[in-house]
Amino acid sequence: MGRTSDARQRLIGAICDLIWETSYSAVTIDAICERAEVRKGSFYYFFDSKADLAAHAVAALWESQKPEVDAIFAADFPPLVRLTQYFESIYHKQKNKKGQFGRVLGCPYFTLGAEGALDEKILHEVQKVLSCYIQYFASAIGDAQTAGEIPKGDTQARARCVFSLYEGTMTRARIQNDVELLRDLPGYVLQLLGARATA
Amino acid sequence: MGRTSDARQRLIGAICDLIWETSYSAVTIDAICERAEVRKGSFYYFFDSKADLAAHAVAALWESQKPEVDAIFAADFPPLVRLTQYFESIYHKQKNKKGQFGRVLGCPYFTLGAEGALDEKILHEVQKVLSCYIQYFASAIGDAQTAGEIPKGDTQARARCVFSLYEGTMTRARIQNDVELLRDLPGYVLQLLGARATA
DNA sequence: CTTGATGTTGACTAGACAGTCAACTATATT
DNA sequence: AATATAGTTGACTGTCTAGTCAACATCAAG
Repeated sequence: MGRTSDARQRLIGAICDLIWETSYSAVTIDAICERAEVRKGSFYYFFDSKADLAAHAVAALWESQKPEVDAIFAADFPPLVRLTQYFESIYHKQKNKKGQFGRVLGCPYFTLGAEGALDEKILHEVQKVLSCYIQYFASAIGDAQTAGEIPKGDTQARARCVFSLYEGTMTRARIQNDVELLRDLPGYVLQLLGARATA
Repeated sequence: MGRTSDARQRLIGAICDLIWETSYSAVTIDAICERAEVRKGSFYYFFDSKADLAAHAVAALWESQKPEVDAIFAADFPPLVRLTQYFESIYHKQKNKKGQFGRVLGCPYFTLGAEGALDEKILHEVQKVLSCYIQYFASAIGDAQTAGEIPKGDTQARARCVFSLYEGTMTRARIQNDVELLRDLPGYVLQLLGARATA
């Protein structure tokens, strides 16, 4: 009962875009409201603060992206192909985003997390998402090890290592504003895992 | 002739610390002045803006760190030992900094560069420093290839890859506030380069 | 010891910003 | 159709922030 609205979703979308384009601390509540076409009173009707909105936005963004990632990592492809496909999909998504925003944006969670002195709730949400990614990587790496496609070893440690390489490259692409840096990623990852060269 | 002062250096030191602790956009000119114990009038006597100071600060910080890095990479040690020593020195430096600041700070250049919508001068200085690091890595990797300690291949590409892994791990250490993530770095890098296990 | 160059200060303006609130509006439910 | 509920609005407060400036302080060099 009562009035309905999608202002809440618009605010979440707005802060996602704005943080991605610049950084968390560079974004003001006024700017979020302007982008979302929502008056400030409504902002405070839905959220307590910028930090509160940001924490919800991180969770919502991940919820919206999860199905895609699930599809790639749950597919009936060989494990190393899953990894390769994931990194190729990332390349294409970043290329698209560059077309939209004019800049390479990189990984929103990682870039946000790298900002110091964040609110605890935001940091917690970010860490949750990042550890999810590591688990996806670990599942593929574990399968590849079982299948004998790569040497055995500490699966979790390997996954963390691949994740660092991945995020480091993404962030470099953002800093250099050059999406082509991501093209080398599949090959590097296979090399890091000790896989033989594949097509 | 005229009055002398180290206010300029104090301002540079202050912005370095503050950006490292939080982020570029979270730092205000007032906060910089307070930390440096300099009045705002003096700030604008030396610098045009926060961006101007930040660009000078990046250059100054690198100038102060360069001798240490030179010492490690110019040493008469075998190339892979140079790399290992570098990453070990990073671990100890970050551990020290955590003692001072209470948090893992990561790589100031990379974290700063990852912030979007930066002033062009800052971005340029950051990119300059980052490419310096890649060159240090490339020199060691090239020597190791020549010495037959690792497989041959595109030296620059390998250096960029090691650099991504390095910065990804550093940033993860910052996000997780856990300096121990850096301990695995030497081993991972050797693995990435295809070196045999070393003590 | 004078002088002019270098550096310092605090008070100022104007605008940006976070956060509040009472009054208002639309609508899902009964 | 009535109404309680969910959502909206704009005007408001106080604080923070960037940037300016004229007057002042200090000192190296002649």
